[in-house]
Amino acid sequence: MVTIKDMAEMLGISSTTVSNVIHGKTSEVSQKTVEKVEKLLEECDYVPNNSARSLTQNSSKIIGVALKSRKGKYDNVMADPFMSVMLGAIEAEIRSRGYYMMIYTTDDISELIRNILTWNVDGLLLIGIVHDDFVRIKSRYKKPVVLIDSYAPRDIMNYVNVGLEDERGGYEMTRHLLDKGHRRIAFLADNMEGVDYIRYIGHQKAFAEYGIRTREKDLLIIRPDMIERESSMQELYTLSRNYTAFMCCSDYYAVMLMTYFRDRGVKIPEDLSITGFDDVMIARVSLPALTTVHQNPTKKGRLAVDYLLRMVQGEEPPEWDTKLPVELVIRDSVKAVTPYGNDEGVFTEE
Amino acid sequence: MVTIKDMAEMLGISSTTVSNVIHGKTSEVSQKTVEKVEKLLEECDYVPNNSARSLTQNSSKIIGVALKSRKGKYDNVMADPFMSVMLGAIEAEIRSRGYYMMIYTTDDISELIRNILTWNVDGLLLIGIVHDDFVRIKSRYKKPVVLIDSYAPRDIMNYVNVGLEDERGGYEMTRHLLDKGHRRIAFLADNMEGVDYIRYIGHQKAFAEYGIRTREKDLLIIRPDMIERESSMQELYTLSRNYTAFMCCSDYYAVMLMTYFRDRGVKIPEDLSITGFDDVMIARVSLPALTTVHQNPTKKGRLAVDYLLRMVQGEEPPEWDTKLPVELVIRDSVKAVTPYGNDEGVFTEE
DNA sequence: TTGTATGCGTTATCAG
DNA sequence: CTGATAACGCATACAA
Repeated sequence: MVTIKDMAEMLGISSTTVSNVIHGKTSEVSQKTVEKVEKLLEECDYVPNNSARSLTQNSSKIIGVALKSRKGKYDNVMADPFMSVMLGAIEAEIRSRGYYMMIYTTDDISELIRNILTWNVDGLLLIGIVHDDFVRIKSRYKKPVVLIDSYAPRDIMNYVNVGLEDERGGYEMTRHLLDKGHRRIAFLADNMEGVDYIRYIGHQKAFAEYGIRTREKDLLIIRPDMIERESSMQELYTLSRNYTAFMCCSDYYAVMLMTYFRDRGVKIPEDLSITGFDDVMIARVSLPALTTVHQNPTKKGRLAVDYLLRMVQGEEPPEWDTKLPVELVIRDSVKAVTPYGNDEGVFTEE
Repeated sequence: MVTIKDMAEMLGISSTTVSNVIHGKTSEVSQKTVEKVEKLLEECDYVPNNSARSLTQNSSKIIGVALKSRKGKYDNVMADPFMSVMLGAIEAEIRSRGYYMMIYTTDDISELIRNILTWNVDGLLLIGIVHDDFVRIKSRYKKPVVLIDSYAPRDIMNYVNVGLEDERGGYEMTRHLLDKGHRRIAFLADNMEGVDYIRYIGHQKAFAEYGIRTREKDLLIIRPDMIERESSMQELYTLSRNYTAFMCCSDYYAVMLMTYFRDRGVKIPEDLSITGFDDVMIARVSLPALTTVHQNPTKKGRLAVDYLLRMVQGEEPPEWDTKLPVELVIRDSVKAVTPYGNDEGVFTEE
């Protein structure tokens, strides 16, 4: 690897001059020298050493991208089709703006913090991180941070987030099911924090508009590993008899359930309606095609990077709380039913 | 950020001693000093500056992972379900072994080379790179490289590759179709290089065993963007009348075609059998579930990283040419048909 | 057992 | 317009 010093020696000039030419500070250098240096630069295929640059400039040009790895979901976090599309968009955007992407997936926040600090990362993108972890990170890392899909009380700590109209998504889907006559709807979520929780709020709101109270036991939490465990699926299968519709917080769950149920003779949507969320590829190719809530992961990723890089370059964040639009996509996994349940007093049994 | 020097000053000792303690060269330091330093290390949450380390040690602890971005496929390369699962495994393995992962997806090999060199990456993982590009990279980058899914003449340049029994995969699937009575089989590939080509070799071999010559026009190249273009799909649809089976080089293509055809009234597998390759999630959840060739992306990724890191640490590569096993997975997308075509002379028409 | 000095490649300051 | 020189944070050879 040829260095600036090497080249300076070759040309019999000082390294400062070479450096100046490299940085286009051509006003301070004579035309003749500029040409000489540029020619050599070409010949040597000079590539700067970024470690050295980072050291002097206290800026690494690295953007850290951290994913909380929820164990058990798919083979790994990246395998989530929604995540992988978004990550691809993030990578492309980071690279096209002249930065480098270092990616971490971990449960261990301390390790994450060490990694960020040790590379003196210029900016940080946090995906699916809970508020407590964010606070911990913020206490040690002082450069710009942008969150994707985080929810937290703004009064505790302000932050830049790129998210989704989750509440509206939950609302519209529920509304659709209610309009189609469904009353016994199970809400299937990963957990009761973050996006899933907000979608549930929307769910409740739609029910409220129909004058129905949602019941706690209709909220079914699916831990990711349950999908792979026969006994858990069996249990959901048994539960499904109490419902006319399963409303899932991701296409992935919806499709996995659909496949499992179908293999056991349940006809979708004749016997049970199922809906998804995200509108990734599997939603379109499954049979029946999934009624779901569309969002745009590419846009989400790009926007988050855009905000982050603006902040890295010293601008104010263009927006603190972005909520990208959702759109209800009606396909074939929901059947119209004659409303019942409410009239029979099912919802007031306790 | 507290530095070694800072801490040395606080303790009134030299930075060498602090450095020694950090690196566990405790034999050269008195017990008392060790304790003093370790205590301070804790208190200050000392994190080393990796740029500085890279500079002195000429080793960055970064592993570069490069994907050739074939434009138009999915939203981006990472969105390929096979790729994303493998990438997740790669990331986990790199991190768990104490290295950092920097990821690049690009078409531009020059840019890739610059990125690798500028960070002085310790090792490089190349995924789906053609031989010419590999040669170019090798000519500039002298540290260990491991390829995934590459094929090239070994006599030109030796290299470490982690691949798949592609030929056997192509062979077994074709054999299966032939056994089921299919004779008019279209082979759908992305391109005619790399893994797809080798799978085609296996395809031809199976045909040869049946005493049938494959015809060039049965080899349909699908450029990734065709999947999204109505006219191309229409064309494939028209072509499909000439065949009883479509054998695809990925589950993705298989499922996309299946969906398109189904929407136009073609019954799968009654009217047309379709097979995939990879056995990713969509193969299991589609309807009919896909008959496909299984491979293990997690293992592939992990193994490649393992080989690479051994080489980085100075060992000989454990193996030069690894071919992970494939397994035919028979599901519901292939129907048995009465063999015809060969007898009718279809294959000798020209 | 501890400290001093030097260099890694780059940029920045400042003097010529 | 050009060139010494110092500094970034760390590791190491060598001296004490």
